[in-house]
Amino acid sequence: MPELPEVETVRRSLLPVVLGRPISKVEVLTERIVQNRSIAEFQGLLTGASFEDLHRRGKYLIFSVGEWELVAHLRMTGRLIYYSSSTIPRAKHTSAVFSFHSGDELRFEDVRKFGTLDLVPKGDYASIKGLHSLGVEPISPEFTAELLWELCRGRQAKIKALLLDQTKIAGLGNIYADESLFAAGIHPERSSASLTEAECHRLHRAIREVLEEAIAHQGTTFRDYRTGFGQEGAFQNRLQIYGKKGEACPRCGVNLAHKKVAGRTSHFCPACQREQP
DNA sequence: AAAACCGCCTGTCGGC
DNA sequence: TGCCGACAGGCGGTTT
Repeated sequence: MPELPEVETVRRSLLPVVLGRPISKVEVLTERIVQNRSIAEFQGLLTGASFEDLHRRGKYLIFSVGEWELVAHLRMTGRLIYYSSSTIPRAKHTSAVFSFHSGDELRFEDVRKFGTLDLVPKGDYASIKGLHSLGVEPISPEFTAELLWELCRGRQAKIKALLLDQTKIAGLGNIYADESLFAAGIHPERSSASLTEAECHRLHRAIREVLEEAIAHQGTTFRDYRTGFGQEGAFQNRLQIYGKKGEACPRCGVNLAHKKVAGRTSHFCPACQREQP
């Protein structure tokens, strides 16, 4: 599923092909994708305009369009893919299509239709609760080991739940939360408050290293995720534990375990990640 | 305040 | 073979 590395990969792949191109037509095939605005208004404000820049915040993609911003979230199965020609057949679950004058297109495809598009005045995220309340960017200088320590202090929530809480740290999902906890040797059910300062330092470093390496390999394609060019990522080949229940731990050889933690299937090594340290 | 649960959707998979 | 429930997991909303 698209988490920070996947969304960042989509951003980087789309940057060279969608900026500064006048939009000739906006089609919305799945109406529920457009939030807080009528389809007609959405189309009217974007038609004739151009995307001037493309940013990412957490798992959100933010296209600059004049005095407006188009905010996209892929949720579970969304894809934003650039097609060099409108004659390329559309995928079955195409939700929206932005056509450029030159005949190429940016398409939002989404099997499960959870993805969203918001058009808001630049910087006005009050209507997008998730974006408005987003926590620190984990690959920014503001995310320090000390900040992670502060986030954990006094919180009884399981560390896995805290890592998935977008209002604390922006962009981690199930895959990278599990991979980071494994890299740091921390059990997902440990209470956040029980982490030592040294463990927070290890976890901080693990989060940054896992995310950076995943970005370097264009993200993880399990099923649905594709880059902005429709290609699969490669980080699935470098995952240490995610989706590997019953296989041997790459570090110690013990069979990997899995169980529901904070409502999500969680993978961990019962030997390398002790519940009681 | 925080955690647990549900709804939103569709495709896939395992069991019978 | 086909049917059926469980499951996948991000997020908003509601309940506990």
